[in-house]
Amino acid sequence: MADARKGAASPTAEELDPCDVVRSILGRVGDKWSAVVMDELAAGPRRFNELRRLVSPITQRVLTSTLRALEGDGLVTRTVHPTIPPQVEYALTDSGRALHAIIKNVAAWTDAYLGTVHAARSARKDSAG
Amino acid sequence: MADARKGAASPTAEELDPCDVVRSILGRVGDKWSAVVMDELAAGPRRFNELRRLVSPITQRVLTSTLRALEGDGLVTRTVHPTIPPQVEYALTDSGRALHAIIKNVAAWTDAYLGTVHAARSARKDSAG
DNA sequence: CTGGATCCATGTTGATACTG
DNA sequence: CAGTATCAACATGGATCCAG
Repeated sequence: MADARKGAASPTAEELDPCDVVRSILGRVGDKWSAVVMDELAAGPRRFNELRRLVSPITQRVLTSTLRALEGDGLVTRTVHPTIPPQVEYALTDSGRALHAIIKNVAAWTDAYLGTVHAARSARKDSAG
Repeated sequence: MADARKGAASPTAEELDPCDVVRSILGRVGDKWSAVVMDELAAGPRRFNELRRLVSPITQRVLTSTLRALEGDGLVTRTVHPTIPPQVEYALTDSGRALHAIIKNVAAWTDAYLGTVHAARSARKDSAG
């Protein structure tokens, strides 16, 4: 990870470099909704509109693209039940669960350093204003 | 973290809700350069242009704002030595080091699931193209 | 119910030039 | 050396309407 900037070395794959993958994963969980979606999914499989209600004021367009991105990285599975009306279930994969555990570590970190962060942000405002 | 959408409850602080802080931290480490900057800083304090060379094709404008953001969250310290020419040293704080450790966990996750991720991405391309 | 398509507001990143 | 200022390009997220 210490050398993410050297770019792609080989043209046969888009991301052979694990560093790039690390960055893309960080970017994924760092986006606005992925983490909370995964957190809801961690409690069990959910259907589309169920998730939509659960993760708040997310729009369906964004929920769709978030889910697609998660699915595209193998973090989430999408199962279509050919019923009327259609029913689609999303669930975390093993890798998704493992990544979710790491996200929980960030939550724990935040819990531990909440005071530090707030102090730093207050100091920032202090010196700025 | 399961209820990040309920918004701010009190007006006296911008982020009393730990969930919001978790999201902001995820957003910070999920941005394009913060993680690699922290990774370089993990090896020891660095000066501005030193970092600039180290983290590759980052522009100084972006390096500056990245560092400012990190400093604003108390993850990094900025020490100015009033010499000629000016010398500024950046270093990880305790919280920064702890967060960096978590980032390393993501790197470990990537190492463990690299095959899964690539398979998922290939399948994605496969069905898309 | 699930989700595609379009249009739009905004934030983030990057290139470049200039300053103490 | 270590930034700041400005402008342009691009990505992200959101609102709304439409369809299987």
